[in-house]
Amino acid sequence: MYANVIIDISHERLDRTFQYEVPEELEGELCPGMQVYVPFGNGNRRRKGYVLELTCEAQWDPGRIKKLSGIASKGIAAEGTLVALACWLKEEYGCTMIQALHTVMPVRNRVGGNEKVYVRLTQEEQRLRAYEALCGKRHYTARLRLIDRLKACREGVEMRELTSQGIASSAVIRALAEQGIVSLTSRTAYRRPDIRLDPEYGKKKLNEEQRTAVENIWENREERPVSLLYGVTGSGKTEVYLELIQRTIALGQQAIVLIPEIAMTYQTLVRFYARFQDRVSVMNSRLSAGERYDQFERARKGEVQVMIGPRSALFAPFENLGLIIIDEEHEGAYKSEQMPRYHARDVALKRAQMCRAFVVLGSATPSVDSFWLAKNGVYQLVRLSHRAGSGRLPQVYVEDMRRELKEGNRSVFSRRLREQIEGCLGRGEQAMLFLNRRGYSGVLSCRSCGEAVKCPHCDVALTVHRQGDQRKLVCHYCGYTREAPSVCPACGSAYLSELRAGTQQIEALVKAEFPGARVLRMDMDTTKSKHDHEKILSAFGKGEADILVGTQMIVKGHDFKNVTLVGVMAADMSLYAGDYRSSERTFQLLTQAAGRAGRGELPGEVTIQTYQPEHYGIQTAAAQDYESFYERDIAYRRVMNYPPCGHMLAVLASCKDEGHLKEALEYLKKVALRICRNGEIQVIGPAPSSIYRVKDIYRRNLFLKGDSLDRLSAARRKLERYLEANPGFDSVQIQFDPDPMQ
DNA sequence: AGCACGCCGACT
DNA sequence: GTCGGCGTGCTC
Repeated sequence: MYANVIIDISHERLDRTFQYEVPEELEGELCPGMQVYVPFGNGNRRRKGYVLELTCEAQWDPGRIKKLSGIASKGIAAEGTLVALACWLKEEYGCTMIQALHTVMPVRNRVGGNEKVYVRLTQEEQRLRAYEALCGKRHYTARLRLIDRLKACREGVEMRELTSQGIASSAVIRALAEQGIVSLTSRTAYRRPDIRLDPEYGKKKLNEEQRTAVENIWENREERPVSLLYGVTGSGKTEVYLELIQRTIALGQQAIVLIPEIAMTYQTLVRFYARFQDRVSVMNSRLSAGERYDQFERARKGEVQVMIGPRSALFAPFENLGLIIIDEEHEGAYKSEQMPRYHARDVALKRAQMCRAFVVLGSATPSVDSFWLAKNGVYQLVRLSHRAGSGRLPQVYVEDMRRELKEGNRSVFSRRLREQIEGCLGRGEQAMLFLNRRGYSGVLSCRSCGEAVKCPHCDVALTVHRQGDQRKLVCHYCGYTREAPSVCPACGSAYLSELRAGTQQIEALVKAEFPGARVLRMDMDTTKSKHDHEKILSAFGKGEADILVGTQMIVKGHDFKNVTLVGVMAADMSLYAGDYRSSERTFQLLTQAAGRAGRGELPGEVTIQTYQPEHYGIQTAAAQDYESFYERDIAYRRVMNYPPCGHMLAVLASCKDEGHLKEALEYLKKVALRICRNGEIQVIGPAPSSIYRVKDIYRRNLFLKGDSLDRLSAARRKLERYLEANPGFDSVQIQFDPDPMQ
């Protein structure tokens, strides 16, 4: 009997299994997922490893296979589950085992991996010069190189940078550290937020609707392990979560709560702390790797019962996991953009299935995918349709910017919004102006009829690409290309232009139109360093400005009691993101933005400016009518066979050489067509990726579309095997994404 | 990662 | 000669 063991998780060169003979006395005891000790390397040093699988076949010269020395820790049930989960990730997303293991055990025993180690000079000038002279005499060239590099950067240089640039090997750095010439420090720890507990938070009583929701989910959790909790804004989903967690803990089980971003849900966190005190641990994305490891250790040892955090919290090593909650289930932050490109929702379902836990997905604007599954009976649909508190829904206006243009108003402000801003300023209240640019990358749209120039095959907006001074329109799915027309193909108007308004321009225009107003701007440019985000929001919260102009980051979280007006400058922009989820995102953003107005005692107003007031995404958002939105959007996806009605697999390719990339993908398309000969899978593209060049690396995609997920996965596996067997694709990096959100 | 091995300039 | 830094390659 042999065990395939992966050694620690420390270096890319060791990112594969090594085979060891299992001593007879351990044969009954050993199982996958356990931590073991093995002799490793020339010196047969004793190292820790994980058993991935047990087999009877030797995959290596049996004479050279060493004997496993023993079990390091019997481990806990969770470890086996997590390794099994890693195997599933590898199969499901087509990543390497090591990528999968890194994902499920993100912080295990790492010294120099993700945790950045900084090298810094410790000696002062004089002693350093003496040492340099010594090095010079003895021709210690690597040491001199290192000292030279560090002199240029007194705050320290990252270890990995030094080794990868060939300045000095890790052995040299260690030698200098031993002599006290340099010091090695890992990134400094971040303080845990000091949260004052308000006992009032823990004592809220459930209302009738919330109690029914809790009972429904709890009573049916065996037969219906996945519930979609669809609760309108302010309906008190958190109370339902708290109660379900309470019951889970009472059974001696543990719970994981996923939240999209810590900053966004600070208020929710406080309530969890208040209710569960030291039984809860929070994974902050800013925790250092070491601290994160500590949090996981606490879970492993059973010191905490509730783990709250972003998608990585999903892998908390709980032994007896009973419940996984995904709050704001529709948020894009749950999708990993690195290999494996998993969606936390899917992995949560898998983990829950493995340890017979139940799952609650919560949202006021569920993703179309989840709502579809709920409507089809795969998930249990649980509704909270009433606001728990006193807040009223704001009055929403949709302003037709085509009419404004026709009637002579060429400004970016509609007449209504201008009046509203003036009124708001006059009353000493605050306004937020929201410019919605997410995923937006240059689309030709008509200011007369509001239509964007679309792809005739995919029904998504075409994106403007510039080649020299020529403008071309390209579809990001199928690669369809056409000349930029000079008049609108839909109505013949010449008012065809690229929507190109940035937050700076809006800020300048606001200042010009309303000279008395104090304006704050929040976007990528003004939030470069860590605390800028909070600084701007808290300044606005304290009333240090009258108008906050910003991108989608201003619409998330944070209640501003004095904000009574929200203006959406050009709601169309996110409709034109050029992918099949753009309506969904627009609806979610508009609903959230509208929710910012009138959070306090004062009534709120929302004005949505658009060139397409008849678009269902805008109409339904203005009416705060999720279900109508869903019906329209699912109809579109059904016709186009987009997910969730059909399935889609993206083949993401990147390469430094644009020409080579193009050729390789054309060839790969032929390979894919051969693999998918049965006609049940469509091959679309290749097309440039929506961000088609990053740091001089070009990116193109191919899409496989089909009704059966199994067939798509089979096709993916065949493609993987083909790529492995044909090293000609070496210079092109290929990733797979079964859930392309873009 | 960490160890051995071999290369190469420097010093006894 | 041989000592020791430094780069390379391998680890079941």
